[in-house]
Amino acid sequence: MAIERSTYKDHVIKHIYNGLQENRFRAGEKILESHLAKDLGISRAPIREAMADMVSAGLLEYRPQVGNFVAALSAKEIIDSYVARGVLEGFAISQGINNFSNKDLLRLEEMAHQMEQFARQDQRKALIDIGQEFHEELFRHCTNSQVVLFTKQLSLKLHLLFYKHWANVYTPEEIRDRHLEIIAMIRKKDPVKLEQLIRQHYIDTGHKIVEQEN
Amino acid sequence: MAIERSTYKDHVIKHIYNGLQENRFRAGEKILESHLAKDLGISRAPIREAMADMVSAGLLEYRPQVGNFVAALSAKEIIDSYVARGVLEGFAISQGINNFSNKDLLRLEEMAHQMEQFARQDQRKALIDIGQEFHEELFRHCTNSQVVLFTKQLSLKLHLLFYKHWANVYTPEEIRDRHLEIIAMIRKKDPVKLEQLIRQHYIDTGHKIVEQEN
DNA sequence: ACCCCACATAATGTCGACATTCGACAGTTG
DNA sequence: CAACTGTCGAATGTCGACATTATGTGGGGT
Repeated sequence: MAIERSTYKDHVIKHIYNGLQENRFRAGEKILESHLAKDLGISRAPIREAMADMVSAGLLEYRPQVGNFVAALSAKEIIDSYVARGVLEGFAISQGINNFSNKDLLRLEEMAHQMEQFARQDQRKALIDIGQEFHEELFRHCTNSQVVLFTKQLSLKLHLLFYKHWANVYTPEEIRDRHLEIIAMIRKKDPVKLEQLIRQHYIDTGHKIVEQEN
Repeated sequence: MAIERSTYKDHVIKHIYNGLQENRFRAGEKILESHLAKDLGISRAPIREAMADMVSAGLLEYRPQVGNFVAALSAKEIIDSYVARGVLEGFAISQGINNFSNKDLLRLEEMAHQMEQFARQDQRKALIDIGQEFHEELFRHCTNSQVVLFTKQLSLKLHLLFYKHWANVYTPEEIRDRHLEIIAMIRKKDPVKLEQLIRQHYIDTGHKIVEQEN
């Protein structure tokens, strides 16, 4: 199976990421450069670059002179990642708390209700997509490039876990209420409590995910 | 000039990092793979890997099909980075606020006074070293691997700026007092105010650095 | 039976060369 | 004179092969 055009590295990254999502690469497993090279019909050079990228994104782990392995997150690492995300996202959103118009908030509320519907109908992809959209909307007013960067990194990593376990983490009603709670707190214009709330939200989610992993 | 042994990538990274610190590579400048390869007497492969690493660390910027450039941080990006560091470090230290023994704190206070002395005597390297030690000590009780990782990334990047401007940022007394202030707040066991204080500390520093850059 | 060591295998690390693409300059045209 | 276009040099992207190192295996010794 060959690849079409432009820089190969991005294609390789996508290929591996899809593999992770579809569980074709299992946690802890070693990924051979030569296998990917043969599968994709290209040389090892772009594959090495792609894997190096994914190592820095935390999706793979690298042992010198040995190779790359699918990152096997321990329970603590999963929780740590969710906590870190809560810290960053809590700050980001609280900082822009006054930039949300009533129209923005109404739209967010509508999205929360849509998420409930999708969850109820087991439409995983639609739910994940609108969930991402929701968070992007919350982040829209964060202009701190560094915070945005870190958060995106974490998103990429945690997305895989959430994609796998979402159905067993929250009920449709909980999904709706948890998001509505955040919106309500934005309305109250209390940045400190909002930050706490968002942190707690991610702490809870992290623990729930860990329960599912075991 | 040749390199000695073990995986070349790390040597190359160190070489570039030193070059940045000594200002042999100036901001915005393009770094040619072939030049480094010739200078270090090795092939381009390990150099490409090293540069890719430094891109993900934020020290270099990469434009596909064009090359790698020394990251030219805008004023806003500098401030953003300091703010982000304040957020992370504020959280990390506050979380471990109860793990500091009185002995720890006395040691930290001593370090603050040493920093004042070194600053007064223009001993840049000694000051920077003990400053790093101070922060590592504060971080010692943070077990969140993800937060630690992000903070290290930021450290690496901001270190270069601080190394360049430290002398014009704070007076020796200010350096001492700012650090003592943090220790005093740890003593008060007020995590919320401690977090605020640390954030403010980095916000101030960021602004001072930006003033120096222009 | 267990441990140690040497060897074979296979993967990563590195290399030099080729293919492709970007950026600059010169020449042309309106 | 300005703007566009074609050409050329140089740097990056990719390749296949070789060098080096980790891992597993089997034989020999205790």
